[in-house]
Amino acid sequence: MLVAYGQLDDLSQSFRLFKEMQVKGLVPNQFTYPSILRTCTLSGALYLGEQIHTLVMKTGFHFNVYVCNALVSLYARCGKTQEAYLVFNNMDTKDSISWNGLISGFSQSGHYEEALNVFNQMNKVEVEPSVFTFTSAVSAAGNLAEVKQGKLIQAMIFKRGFDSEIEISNALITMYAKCGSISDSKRKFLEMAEKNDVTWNAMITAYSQHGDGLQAVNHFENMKKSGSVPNHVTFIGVLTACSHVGLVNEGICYFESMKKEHGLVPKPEHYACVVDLLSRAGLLSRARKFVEEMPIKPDPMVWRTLLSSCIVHKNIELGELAAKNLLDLEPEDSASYVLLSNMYAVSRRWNYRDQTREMMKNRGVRKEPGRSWIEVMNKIHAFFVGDKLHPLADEIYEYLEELNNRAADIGYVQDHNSLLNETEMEQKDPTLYVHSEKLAVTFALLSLPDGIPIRVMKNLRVCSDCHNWIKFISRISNREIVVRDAYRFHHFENGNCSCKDFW
DNA sequence: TAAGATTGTC
Repeated sequence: MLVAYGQLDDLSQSFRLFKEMQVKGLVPNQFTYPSILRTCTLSGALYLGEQIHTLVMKTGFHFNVYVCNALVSLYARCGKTQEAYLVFNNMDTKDSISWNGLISGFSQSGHYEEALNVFNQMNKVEVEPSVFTFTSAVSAAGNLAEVKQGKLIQAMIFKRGFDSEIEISNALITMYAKCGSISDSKRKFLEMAEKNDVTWNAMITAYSQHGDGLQAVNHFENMKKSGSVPNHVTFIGVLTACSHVGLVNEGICYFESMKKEHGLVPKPEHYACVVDLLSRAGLLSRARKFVEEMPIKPDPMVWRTLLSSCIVHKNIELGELAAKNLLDLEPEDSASYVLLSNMYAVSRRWNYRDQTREMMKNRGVRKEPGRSWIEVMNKIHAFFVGDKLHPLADEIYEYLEELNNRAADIGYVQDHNSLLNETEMEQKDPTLYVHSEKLAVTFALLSLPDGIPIRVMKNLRVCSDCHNWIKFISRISNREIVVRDAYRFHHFENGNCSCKDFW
């Protein structure tokens, strides 16, 4: 019964039966453990999983490969890398599933580098990677925007004849999109003989992330015609696509169709999408009303989205309300403080801004440093704010100044709002505050031959000044510049950006 | 009778 409920993904019934076993004093065996551990993994019940782990040791099942594989997956997927390796390393015989447990678990818990490390290790030993292995590895490479590694994995996939496996193809569509090459995604999509709901979701999301809302909506309409059934993930893609291109009414219609036409109950993330849709378009009072009337408690994402829009549209009152709720729910998250402080900065309320920074300091919250990187000649070059660590730092800063002058000649004015307050600006050396994406773009222009598009990755969101600056630079240098920030892609060309300044 | 996969809001 336990196994059957587990296979049906009926987690609560699995837990109920396991507890009943305990109460009745029945001893779990080599079939019980893998099943209940899988249930723990799927529901993120790390604490219960750990307790079961001690039971495994006590009853001597820690030599069973099925039990250990289930433990490896549990720890890897809960982001407990050390514990996952500990169980894995203690196993006498490891099969392909043991390796996959690490790779897929690390990939799903956001430890992408770790996932690729294990994948590369696996290729040095005598275990053949399976379709499962490649699916997870491709996904990890995509999330890191590791084009090089992605292409290597793709060659391995092709060599083994796995290239028409639908799950791998789906992962490849996403990987290409995340590496900035939507045309490769499209090619893969078109050549797939068989498509499922995930295939359509991957393509819709790819267009959405690249700011092509119309293509995303087209694909959604085609998905419905094709017979694939839209799910919760589909609507995240469709709603964000509408949001990014300002299709407010269409977005609302799609949101309402979730329940009416597709029998889907919207989740917190869908409410956050609608808040984004309304507030990004400047309809802040409608957004506020929508949040107040939500049938479920607004989650941090809802407030964060609202706060971001309040910064763009300079609505301090609503912004403060959103910030208060956000900081109550997530007092540890540095991004929330940065948003609030930016809001005060754009409205030039330096005192409040400084109070926010002070609050951060008192609570021991530190901002994640901004970092941009770019690949040139098989090497990754990374930059922090104002750093002069690069071997070519002098040339980069010299060329940056030239670019700034040329940009200023055609109308670029630097916007200091997100950087410093007035007093600080007078005192400090402004070159200390050059954002990392400016350094990366400047370096790329110095190093890459004409005609090659520049692809910069950034761990945080690009700020409005850098966004504006890159538009000017794309015009001056006559280059295509693609910036992948933490949330989406910006394609800059001839002074314009694909996001239409709407991000 | 047991273990591993793809798509996701700022």
